[in-house]
Amino acid sequence: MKKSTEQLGLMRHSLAHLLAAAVLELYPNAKPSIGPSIENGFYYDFDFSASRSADSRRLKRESTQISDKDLPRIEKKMKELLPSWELFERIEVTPDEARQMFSGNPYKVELIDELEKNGEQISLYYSGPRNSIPDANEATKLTKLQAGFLDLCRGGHVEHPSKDIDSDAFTLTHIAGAYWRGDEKNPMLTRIYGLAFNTKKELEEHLAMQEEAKKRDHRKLGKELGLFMFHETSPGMPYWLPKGVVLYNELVNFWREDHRARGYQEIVSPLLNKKELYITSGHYDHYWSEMFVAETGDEDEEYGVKAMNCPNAHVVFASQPRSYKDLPLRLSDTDTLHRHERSGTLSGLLRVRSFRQDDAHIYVAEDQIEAEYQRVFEIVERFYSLFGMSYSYRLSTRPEDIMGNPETWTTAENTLKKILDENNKPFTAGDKEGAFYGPKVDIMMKDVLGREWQMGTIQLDFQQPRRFNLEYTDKDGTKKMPIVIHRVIYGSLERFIGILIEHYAGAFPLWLSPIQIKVLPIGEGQYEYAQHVHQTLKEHGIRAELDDSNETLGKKIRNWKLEKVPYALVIGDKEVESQKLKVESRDSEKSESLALEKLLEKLQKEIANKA
RNA sequence: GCCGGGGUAGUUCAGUGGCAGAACGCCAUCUUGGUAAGAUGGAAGUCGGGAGUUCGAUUCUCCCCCCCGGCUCCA
Repeated sequence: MKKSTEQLGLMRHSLAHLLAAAVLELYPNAKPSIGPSIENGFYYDFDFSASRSADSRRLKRESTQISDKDLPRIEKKMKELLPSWELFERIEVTPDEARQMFSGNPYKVELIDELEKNGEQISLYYSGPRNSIPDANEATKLTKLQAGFLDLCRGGHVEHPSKDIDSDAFTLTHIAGAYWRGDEKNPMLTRIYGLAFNTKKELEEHLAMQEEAKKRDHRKLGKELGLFMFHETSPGMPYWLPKGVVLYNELVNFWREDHRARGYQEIVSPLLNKKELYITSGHYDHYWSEMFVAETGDEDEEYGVKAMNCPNAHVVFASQPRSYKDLPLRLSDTDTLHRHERSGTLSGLLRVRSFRQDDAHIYVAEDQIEAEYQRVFEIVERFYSLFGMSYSYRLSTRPEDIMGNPETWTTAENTLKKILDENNKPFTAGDKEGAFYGPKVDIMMKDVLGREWQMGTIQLDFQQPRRFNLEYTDKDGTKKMPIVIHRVIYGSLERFIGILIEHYAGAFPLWLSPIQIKVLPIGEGQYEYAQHVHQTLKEHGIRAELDDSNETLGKKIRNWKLEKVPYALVIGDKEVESQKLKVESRDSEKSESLALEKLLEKLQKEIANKA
């Protein structure tokens, strides 16, 4: 019988309780806080610092330090306890009773206080042997239960854990720090993560899948394929290597060509700007602490290293009188940006400190917003479908820290919602995830490890035009303020390429491949002809590489495959004699024999089609 | 930034309080080949950086840097 996802959730949540029970057996002073089920498993957050009161230094050290090495012991304890967990039993108690019971645990008390404030019934869940279910009165006594485990919980468990949970189908995976209630100002708790499935087989399959996924990790492939590197001299700032630059430039060139045809005009603007520019834009108040700052000899002069393109685009807009006839005015740029992201957040190409966006700022009249959004959606679909990538939209609304008045925000948010609805774009809600100057529609994608990333974004901005006093002359001769749409399609080129590498597992389509074809002469006898072929391909704009190494054909084929180059030409005596090239494809077992001109045609056509 | 785990040859990784190891890659020579690793030889290291303990530290201790998994943040 196939269990539903809902039941999987119940099982995972039950395992979180089992984890807490096991931890308390082994670390009686640990304070459990919360432990939900999550995708593929569960976690539970504990405060292990509780045991700091222990007298001896040695004890203190033992009890406060928990690491991966302790997980097997905890997992073993879980498996020991599981058979005795015959059932879960709900016990309802009053807030005071609950507080009494958890008086040593400030986290639980905080939860209880909150439940009480919200007028919710407080419940405990007992799990353990059938014959020692406590009643509410017993439960709240401070004495330890004879058997089983009690936790503050609103419920959602399997009925009979010992029967419903396969003890070979879960495992503890790793530990991590996590702030209590997700707030940095709160103490950091120790989170223990576990995986859980219905069967051992499913667990093993999941683990095997993750191993497979790691092979596609862009950081690993980037190194293997020589695309990019990082160096400790500039953490979070990628070095693009020759092959990576080819890929990078192909993406940018395609973007340029496409956008030029859509009426975008590219600008390039200064990378260093006086602080005053960012004061005008509002970034100084909201963002200065995360910008790199460049100082000059003059101590009154402080420059911010460009971290976003918008202020400079606004300067360009304002640099000359604009007419309604100029709108929508689409200014695009791909200047390098630097942001001082917190060190712990850096992650390969997916989160970096220096990057380029395929950015554009579109100045529109208010009644042009919707039509322009539709045009941007078209670009998104064109680009993402070209790569066969699946993405989702997210509507991000106002964050805590906003610029402008809330009414304007509400208008902007409603405008976006309406556009999404009318265009039949399903979206998820990104509450409080908007930019400080306006709400936005984000394009979300997952990396190979299942982590979600924001790719492109289309933002609506009523605030910055006001701050920059942007205006255009309308039909009737009056001055009006334009509205700005900030938009990126790829997002950052760096992040996009990271995702792209994983998407293709490094085997890029021909037009993006750093090396498109390898020429493989079998022996020295064919070198001359191979060189001719290689040269001709290069002269026709094909990125060809000649492998004239002193290796066997088998080895050359192996290297070709490992480099994930789309095509190879094997050149032996037969080929030299017949002047027909044997074309091998990365993606197919079959080879074909073609004259050089035919091969060129085939490659050029495939490149033009971006197939 | 915070919690936890790491950093040894170009790469992937073993290892040790007493001369630094393997495989692949690289270089040379031999081999001149028909579809995923031909053979032999050679070079290659500040054991992330600094300080300390020690007769002696790559190994133990402390500080710093960088990377990885999370948390938080993400214009």
